[in-house]
Amino acid sequence: MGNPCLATQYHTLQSSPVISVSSCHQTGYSLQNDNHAASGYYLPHGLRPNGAPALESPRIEITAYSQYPEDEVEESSSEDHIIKRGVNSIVTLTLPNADGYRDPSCLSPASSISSRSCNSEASSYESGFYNYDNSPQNSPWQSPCVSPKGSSMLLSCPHASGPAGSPHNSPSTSPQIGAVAEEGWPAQLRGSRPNSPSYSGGGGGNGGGGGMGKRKVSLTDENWLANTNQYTNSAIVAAINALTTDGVIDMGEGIPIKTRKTMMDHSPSMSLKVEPGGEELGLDGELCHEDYPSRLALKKENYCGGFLDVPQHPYSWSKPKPYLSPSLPALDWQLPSCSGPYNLQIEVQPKSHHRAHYETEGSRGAVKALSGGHPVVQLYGYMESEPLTLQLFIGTADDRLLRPHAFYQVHRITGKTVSTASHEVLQSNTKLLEIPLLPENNMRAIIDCAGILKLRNSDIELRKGETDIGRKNTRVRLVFRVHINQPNGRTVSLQTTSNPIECSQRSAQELPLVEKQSVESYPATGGKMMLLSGLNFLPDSKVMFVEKAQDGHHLWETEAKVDKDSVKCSSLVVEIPPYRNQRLTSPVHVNFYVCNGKRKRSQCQHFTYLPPNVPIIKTEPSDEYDSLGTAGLPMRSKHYYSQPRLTPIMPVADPDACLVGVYPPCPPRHVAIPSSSPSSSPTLQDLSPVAYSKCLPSSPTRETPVCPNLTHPASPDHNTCLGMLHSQGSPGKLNSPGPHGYHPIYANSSPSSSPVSHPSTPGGTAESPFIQTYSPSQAQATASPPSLLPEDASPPSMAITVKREPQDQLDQMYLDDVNEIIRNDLSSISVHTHA
DNA sequence: GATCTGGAAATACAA
DNA sequence: TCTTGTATTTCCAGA
Repeated sequence: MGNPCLATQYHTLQSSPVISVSSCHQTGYSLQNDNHAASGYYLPHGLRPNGAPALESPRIEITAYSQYPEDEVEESSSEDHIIKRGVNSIVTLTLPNADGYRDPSCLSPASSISSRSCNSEASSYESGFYNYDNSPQNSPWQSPCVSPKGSSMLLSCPHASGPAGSPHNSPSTSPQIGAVAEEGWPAQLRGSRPNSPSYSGGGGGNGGGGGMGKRKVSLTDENWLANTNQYTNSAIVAAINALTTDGVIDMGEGIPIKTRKTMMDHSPSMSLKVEPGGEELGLDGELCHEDYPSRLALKKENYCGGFLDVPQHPYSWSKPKPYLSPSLPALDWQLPSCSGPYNLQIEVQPKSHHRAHYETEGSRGAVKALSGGHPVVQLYGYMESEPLTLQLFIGTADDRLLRPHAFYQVHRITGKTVSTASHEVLQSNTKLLEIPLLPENNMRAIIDCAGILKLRNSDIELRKGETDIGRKNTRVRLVFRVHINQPNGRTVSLQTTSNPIECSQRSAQELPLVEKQSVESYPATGGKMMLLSGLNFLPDSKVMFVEKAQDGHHLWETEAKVDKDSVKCSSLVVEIPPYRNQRLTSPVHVNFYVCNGKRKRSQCQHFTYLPPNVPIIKTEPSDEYDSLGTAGLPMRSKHYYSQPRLTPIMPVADPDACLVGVYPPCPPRHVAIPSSSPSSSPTLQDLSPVAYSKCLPSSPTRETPVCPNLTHPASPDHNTCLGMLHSQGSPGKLNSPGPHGYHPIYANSSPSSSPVSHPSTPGGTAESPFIQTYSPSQAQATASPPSLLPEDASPPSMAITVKREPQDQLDQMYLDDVNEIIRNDLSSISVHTHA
């Protein structure tokens, strides 16, 4: 089994074999008048709408047996942009040849063995563009498990529905209808509970039966889900299972018996749960999706092992067109929240606590906002009329780079109280909730449909390759993504993350949480007052500063003085204690935490003691937090995972070396920015201190298109602009600094990074991971492109070597480098001055 | 009747 | 290896 590391996988994506599956035509959104999208959707690789060079990859073509009547085919085939699919249309499917987005050392829950069951299979093929990390071993064709639901997609003809499709097709249709109605997934997905075999995918549904009756072989729905899961089809999986080395298979003959069986009698066994106006989409991955719990594997396998039920999806509410690019960035890629005119913002942050529910429990509802409402996300700068899809998944909140959380999954909430439409899909074994972002709603979405499911630690930890530990790893973040197709064929991917959310029952009420700190670093002499903002601070809360050696043992620990009088539940003022060694020659990275008692500690926050004579690295004032500052203490978000915004005082050796953003820096928000997002994502996801040093102009205020010159360590898609811009060819120039001047990076969240999560280990703050990936010193060594880089990788300037080193060591390296640069800079200034 | 919640007992783990 | 304290899971019951 190869290294499933995302990097690798992604990297190999371009050279991965492509399976062309001839299947029934898929109208997908074509009916909705989006040729562009459609084409993109159907031309994952070799075929680019814009004629961009297709990836040169070996292909395996599968001629699928058409399930659709010719007439239907014609209807759907009207889409020129789509590869003509007659009875035997061809769809190219990229076969990811890499494993899960996490390598063995960074497996996600899904990467476990169990995840390789039907679920993962299904998920892997949910869509060619959704799953890149499917390694051969994960290949559906290696597994008998096939998602019944999925099967429909491939074999079925999507929406060849009536002319113009159903009214629901209209993107403008209120998603809410679907929202409330649709429930297919949730019901099954919920809690990853064993799905009943009897659950058939969209058989019922409003569409399935009557309205959509025209579709004899229903199967897919071009509905939203269908689109997003185009390749999720079990059918495809089945086809692949039957795949021969010949490459071309007549689906009629080649389709696994199971598949054909499915087509023949899918209805009987399908007791599709029909919901009002519901969309029974999602079913396809669902049945097999959830294999998190290994204990369920058996059941699922049994189920999956059966013939494929082909759900007859009813037509569903119109959904925004899903992102159609075949090369979406992996979930553990760090993406910017803003690029060019676009800015993805979390307008209303979720509450810091949300008790996740177990599979054995009922839902505990949707994540709520502090105000009592729900989180709100909005995309600014998007002026097109095309709806977009907002993706949401549960990410980590530890001190490492953001990545899908192994122990938590987003859970779709439905019900009368839910006003936002959504559906679940799997990407890289991580469940994503897709929510429409509609122009009519000002590209704003109220996230009232997202709950959080807790997977049992044992189920995840026992999985082969899983290295994360679940114990005390109970904090998560909501991660939102949106992919915007550009006229030039590229795609801009934005991502924003919420504040951390504590998901455990107990700690939610007892553990202190530090969200912000007013001081990042200070001379070893200490004495300065630092304001901490967060939750659950008590009058008797203690603030402990600790320094640990690389091996983890304590080198120093001291209790800081807390101003008892000023302690509030949400804020606390503490005096920075003097460091043990006043003769520092280089910055020392320490941590501190708030303690409400034994075992009731906040996660560690980072703090840096500076040598007496070294200028303090100025912490860029956070406009967002200034208002929070009290007593003249400017606050800045400093979650253990956040990235300190260092004023880029480091010289930029070669700004040009950095990819230049396609867009100028994010313009100031042209829309009023809700003040309710004190720690809106941008701040939280600035994970690239080095990016600054390498790409940022020397002036923090300079709005020069800068792009994260960080290429995904092993990104195969260098030329897709490191994940943010999925260009079909040219190396993209990337993005711009965020509103605050910092730059997001597209660094791999290091699937191979520390294998074990350190929820409570301060370890490397946000910067750590970054440094780990691109430390200044390493950047210099970039001269020699890492072997991980694709051959067709971008220009030398982009070839940034990614060398992984011990976290602490890197932290220090980074600090040392910064320090040195500062010194040099100062001496230089000094010289000039005197001169 | 299905959900959502808050509590807490039963277990599993770790120090 | 036993004890004790925590953390995790599973159950219950009320709204």
